[in-house]
Amino acid sequence: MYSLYTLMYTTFTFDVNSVYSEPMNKLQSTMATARKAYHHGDLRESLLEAAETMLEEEGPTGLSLRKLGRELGVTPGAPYRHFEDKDALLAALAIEGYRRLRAELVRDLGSVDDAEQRLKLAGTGYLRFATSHPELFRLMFGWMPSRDIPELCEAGDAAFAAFDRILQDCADEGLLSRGVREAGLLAWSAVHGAAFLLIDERLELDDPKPSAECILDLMHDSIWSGIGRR
Amino acid sequence: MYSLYTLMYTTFTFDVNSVYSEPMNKLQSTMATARKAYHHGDLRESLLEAAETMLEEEGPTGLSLRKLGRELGVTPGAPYRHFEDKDALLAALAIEGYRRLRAELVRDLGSVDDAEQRLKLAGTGYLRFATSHPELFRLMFGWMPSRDIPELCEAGDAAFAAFDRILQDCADEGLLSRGVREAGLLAWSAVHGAAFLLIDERLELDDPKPSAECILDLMHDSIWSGIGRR
DNA sequence: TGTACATCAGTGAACGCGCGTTCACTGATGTAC
DNA sequence: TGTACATCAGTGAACGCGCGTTCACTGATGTAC
Repeated sequence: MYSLYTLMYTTFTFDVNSVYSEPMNKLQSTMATARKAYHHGDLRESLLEAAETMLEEEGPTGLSLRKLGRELGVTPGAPYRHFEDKDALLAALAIEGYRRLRAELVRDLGSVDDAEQRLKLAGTGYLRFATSHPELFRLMFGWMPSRDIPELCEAGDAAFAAFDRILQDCADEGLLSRGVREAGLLAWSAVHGAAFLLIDERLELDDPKPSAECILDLMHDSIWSGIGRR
Repeated sequence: MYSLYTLMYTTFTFDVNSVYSEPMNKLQSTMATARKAYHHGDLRESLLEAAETMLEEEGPTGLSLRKLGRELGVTPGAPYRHFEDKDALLAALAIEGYRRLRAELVRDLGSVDDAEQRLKLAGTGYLRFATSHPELFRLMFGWMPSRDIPELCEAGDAAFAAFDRILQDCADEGLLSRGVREAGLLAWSAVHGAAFLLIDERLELDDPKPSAECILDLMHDSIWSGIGRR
């Protein structure tokens, strides 16, 4: 009997940071306090990861700090060592989101010289981000509870700056038929709007879930006719 | 003393359907049961109105059935006479939203023959709706919990149909340089995206809160260059 | 015009729930000597 | 290399809250005769 418990305990120990279920945990804390890791390791990062998964899977309403704690095998108070409150965690999520949005925007730009192409690739990256993390995208643009956090604003501005930069390049090369601001308004609105329509499944195209590339193949010509000199 | 109570009661009676506060209500139900209207009159409509106000003022998280009941001077169970559950009320809100969005879209179209102008006016109506009911707009496009309600889909489709119709007019008059679908993708995305950026205050224009007309003055030329034959 | 009765739209009390957050505590970790 | 101690990151128990929802009930309304 004892060896069975030992076996169980051993298994559970390896599981403790991934999936956590009520009875297992009780077993752990009563039987094997000595061996269970008291410190989580990198709870902050794990919380953010788990939060993103939870957000994507259950939507904004399904995200709770207690549930995150449970999932990571940690008590309800633990997250408060890393985030002041729930809003702070959401903000951290959004900040990380903006960083990744920016990364996605510029991902394929390195090897391309043609500014028009760069604009198209940036748009594709934007849509790629939105479609692969729809709920995070909605959090960032929309219902983020407290938006006046400096770090959050900076991260957002950085992402938009990357977009602006490309348009400015177009302007510098004399490719635009309008001012940067007017061109930016159209280009950004179009891509942003398409992103939302796409994740809301409101676009009635042949393919019900078209890829980012596919959408930009459909849109770029129109956009460029709207703002480019061709 | 008695006359004071009477005076208070009289005042409160007239307030019962607007603002409701705990102690007042207790006074009512103990003192003046005879005179208080047992039936509300049109609770369903009042709930929807109050819900919309609450949504706009406190955001999606701030909306609760109990709070609505309190506000309307009605017990927590009362709303369930009119809506199966909270989601049903939200759906009703969104449905009504789509109707009004459609109305806003076509508002100024009657007197205008020029199809290009009609498109611009419809876009303006779209933005006007979004900016005057930002949270409702977000509910409709985004975090609506249960979206597979037939009536909801119909209302949505009807609004989009109005938009499509105008584009089809443009096509029929030979004004478009592209297929209706491609043109629609750009036009709708651009307007939709601008609406979101606008209510998120992400547009860096001279005026921090520009009017719908102002935005479309800035955008329409680009859009039309993108899809129109000019 | 008056009455009986079915239906409707409320009441009020209760249920259970999960949540965010706090706090005194304790085990683990890292650092100075 | 070993020890003392400050700091850190957890525990676990508790708090209060407001919420969605249910249910037996009752007062008001409208309708058939």
